[in-house]
Amino acid sequence: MGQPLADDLGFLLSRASGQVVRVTNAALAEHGLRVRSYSVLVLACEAADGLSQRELATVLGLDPSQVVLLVDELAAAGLVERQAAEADRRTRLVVPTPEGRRVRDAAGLDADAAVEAPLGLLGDAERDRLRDMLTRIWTATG
Amino acid sequence: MGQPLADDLGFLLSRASGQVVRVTNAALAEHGLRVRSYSVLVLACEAADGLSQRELATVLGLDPSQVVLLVDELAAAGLVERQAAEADRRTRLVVPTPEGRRVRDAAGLDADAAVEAPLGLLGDAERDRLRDMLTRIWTATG
DNA sequence: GCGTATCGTGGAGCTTGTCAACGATGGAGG
DNA sequence: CCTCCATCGTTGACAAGCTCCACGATACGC
Repeated sequence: MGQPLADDLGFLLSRASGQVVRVTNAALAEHGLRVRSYSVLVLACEAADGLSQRELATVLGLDPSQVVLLVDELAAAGLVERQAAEADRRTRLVVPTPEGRRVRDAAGLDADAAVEAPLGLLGDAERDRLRDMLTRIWTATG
Repeated sequence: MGQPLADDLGFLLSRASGQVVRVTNAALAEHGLRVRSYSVLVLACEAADGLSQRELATVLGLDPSQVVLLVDELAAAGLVERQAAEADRRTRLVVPTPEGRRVRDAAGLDADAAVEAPLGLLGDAERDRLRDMLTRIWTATG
């Protein structure tokens, strides 16, 4: 960070991230979701056989205790359920309800539309490169 | 956000940003700073004639009330001072002390080194492109 | 002058991040 | 089989961050 702040990647990253999170939260509000809970819901819908909360935590980069609260919230809204895993009775698999899948799809459309405001100036090829770089940033530190 | 979460730019952005902020905060801790206060200090050092807190807020993408607390913190540590602006007595210019400049330089070195962990896999050209894209994301929504 | 807008500041309330514990379960080694 | 240790989910506590609203002081347009 020795250079002008406008050139600092860490600063630019968190500022842009905050911007995108803000507009996405606004778009998800009408579905009763926020980015955090939406991410959990999406991951649960992706995995055919459910995901343990530990896996959710590592993929999302969150503390496991946060995942507990998010799953509580989604479960209270009837969007996901906790199922006992057969192999390991410590883990509880998070699986979406049919309603959860519906909400996920509807919310996804609104979120996609909203995110075009900040990302509109980026072309498809640029988005691919951005995705690639952000993924590598994440995997670099594990 | 209609696709797999691993392809969602908003999600990737906030996850990568969180990662970078985490390691940077750890590096800045020994200087008594965090990314937020460090950003304010850097901006104050850049502007030759000082910056109003309102300007700081808009550049940083923060609420003005947050800037108050950050400047309070930096002023208590003797790193910046609030100076009355001659033209407009409502505004208070934030200017760094000599000590503030020293700390800024020292902290900058550590922050630069720390951020290499998550950003190490990115080449110089990639970083330029990343900077450009993140800046455009910010300016798109103003 | 007078109304309106802007700057800094303070406060309330909520969300996030971090960390340390705890019971329950699983697994490895003697 | 039994003991020791790791892991999973959960809870609680606390700090940090964000958002919104309101206020006094100052500036500016009319």
